[in-house]
Amino acid sequence: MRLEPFTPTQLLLGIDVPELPEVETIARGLANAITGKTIESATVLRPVVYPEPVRFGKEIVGERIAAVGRRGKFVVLSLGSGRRLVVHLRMTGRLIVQRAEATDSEPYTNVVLGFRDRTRLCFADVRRFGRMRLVEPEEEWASDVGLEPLSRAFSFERFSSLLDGRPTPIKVFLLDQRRIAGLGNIYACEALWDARIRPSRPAGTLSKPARKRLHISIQSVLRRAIELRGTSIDDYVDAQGRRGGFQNVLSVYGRDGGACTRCKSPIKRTVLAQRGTWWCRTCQKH
DNA sequence: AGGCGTACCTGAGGGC
DNA sequence: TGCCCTCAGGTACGCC
Repeated sequence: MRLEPFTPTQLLLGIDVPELPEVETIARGLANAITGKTIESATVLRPVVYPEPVRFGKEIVGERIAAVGRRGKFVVLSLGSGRRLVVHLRMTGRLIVQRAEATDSEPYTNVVLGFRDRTRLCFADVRRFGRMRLVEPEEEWASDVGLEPLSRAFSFERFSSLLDGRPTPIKVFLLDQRRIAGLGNIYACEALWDARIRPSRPAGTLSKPARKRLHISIQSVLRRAIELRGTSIDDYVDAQGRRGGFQNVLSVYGRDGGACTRCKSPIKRTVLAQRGTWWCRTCQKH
């Protein structure tokens, strides 16, 4: 994926194929850029919102952005009324803050929220998979979203019990957002390499030491990726003009044929659950 | 219930 | 040059 260069008047907060570290980076950037602002206008250009566009617009105008956070791969904008605007970027979604005088609007824009101070938030998405949903204060929108892997709730015991009895390949398990929320293809592959575990290994058959390593690896890979502000496969920069940095330290993802940094064997690409899977056959034996 | 296959969507890149 | 074709990815949905 490659996108048009953007003007200096735009603050780019989107990164390709957002997983937990990218969504966290986007949410932090948004928190800085729009917390406290009041929505003055809403333009829905594509029907990727809930409720339907007309009602969505009516409901959201006048709301103030009280806070911006993340849950799994969802960006969560908490609004003054207690409602929340929940955004999933899926594959190519981007949340971009622009100044109103920016002449070029973001390409592939779905929704524009205009603020009283004449800045605006654009929700753009080339592939139109992303969704934006207004959630009522009492509404339980995240009941299907699994454990936050960087929270205290993600204890070894909880993690291990989720694996028990599961015949599904461990990599497929890691991608299941109902169990653990936030891992996508990149960080699932990276965590398994770090823990020296074969991606096709049935989840429930992992030994206790392997489970311990994976529990640590999931957290350390995600923490490091957040520190590096995510993975930019293409030439993106963030709100401060900086690229994500994790693409420079990938161990396996997308490195088909490259040398394993641990054992020098070639990295292999296979397919699991219709997903590209990169791993080292020599050192991922557990 | 859980696991699997497919649809969704579009640009990039390869083959001829 | 340009036209096909395939691929990539996360999630929802229908099916067994």
